[in-house]
Amino acid sequence: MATMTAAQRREAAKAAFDDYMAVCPAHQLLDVLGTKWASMVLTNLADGPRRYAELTRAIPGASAKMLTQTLRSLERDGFVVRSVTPAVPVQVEYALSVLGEKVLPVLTHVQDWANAHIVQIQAARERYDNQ
Amino acid sequence: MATMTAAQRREAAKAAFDDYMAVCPAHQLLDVLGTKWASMVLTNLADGPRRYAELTRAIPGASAKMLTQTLRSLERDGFVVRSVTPAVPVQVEYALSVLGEKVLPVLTHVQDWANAHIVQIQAARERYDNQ
DNA sequence: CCGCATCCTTGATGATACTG
DNA sequence: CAGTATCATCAAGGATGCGG
Repeated sequence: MATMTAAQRREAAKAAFDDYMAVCPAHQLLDVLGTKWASMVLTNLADGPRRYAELTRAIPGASAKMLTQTLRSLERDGFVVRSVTPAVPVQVEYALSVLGEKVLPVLTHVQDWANAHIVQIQAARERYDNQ
Repeated sequence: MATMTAAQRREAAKAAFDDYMAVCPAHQLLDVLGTKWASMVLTNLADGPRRYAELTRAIPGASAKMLTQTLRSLERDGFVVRSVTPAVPVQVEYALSVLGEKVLPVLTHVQDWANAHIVQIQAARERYDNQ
């Protein structure tokens, strides 16, 4: 409408933008991988399937709650497969799915770049902080 | 010490792990790129330098505060260069640094993968949610 | 035009205790 | 062993108003 106020126009633009953001694939992926523990879990599972307690030990920084939450999220997105073996007590194993294997190269690509340029980043930080 | 309790041992492990995490280059990078607006800003600057107000219009979803915060963070890490032109009123221009140009391929790599696999991810989500 | 300071709300994270 | 439930905390994000 031509009678929209500036504020209304801004709000409309923001709403449209939010819609776009919500479906932007890249952003969805970064949201998952950027999570505090997701990359850690994926990297761990890259070596092979792991049981819940093994992951707990491998990633001491994550609380049980966060580990579970991360695993659920990765499972939901189809990166990780959870399989339960009936026994006493039950055994639960987490493994990468095919999709999970496929996302690994993206992760290592990021890691390689980070390792190669972290020195420059830290130098930039010191320059910035020292004035 | 051999006299450590289990709780103490866990705490020590966690502290060591936190130290490791703090210096893990990949995680530092993901922390920045995983930020709500960082990738958006970088993608925008990929087309050329932009003034503050231009970025505000290009990214209506970000509040002024968040945009500034994001730009400061990117500037600190050396991805973005901020240049002020004395005038009335002052003009501020943001541009990618050499390092910023170099990180772009990583970003597009993520984007390409996300675009190629978003369908599978969404399918997995529906499967997971529908039971 | 650019952007800092302030206040406020909300979601993410974590510690702890408990269950099948 | 493999979680869930609850409560507490804290930082991120956002709205608003002011200053250079």
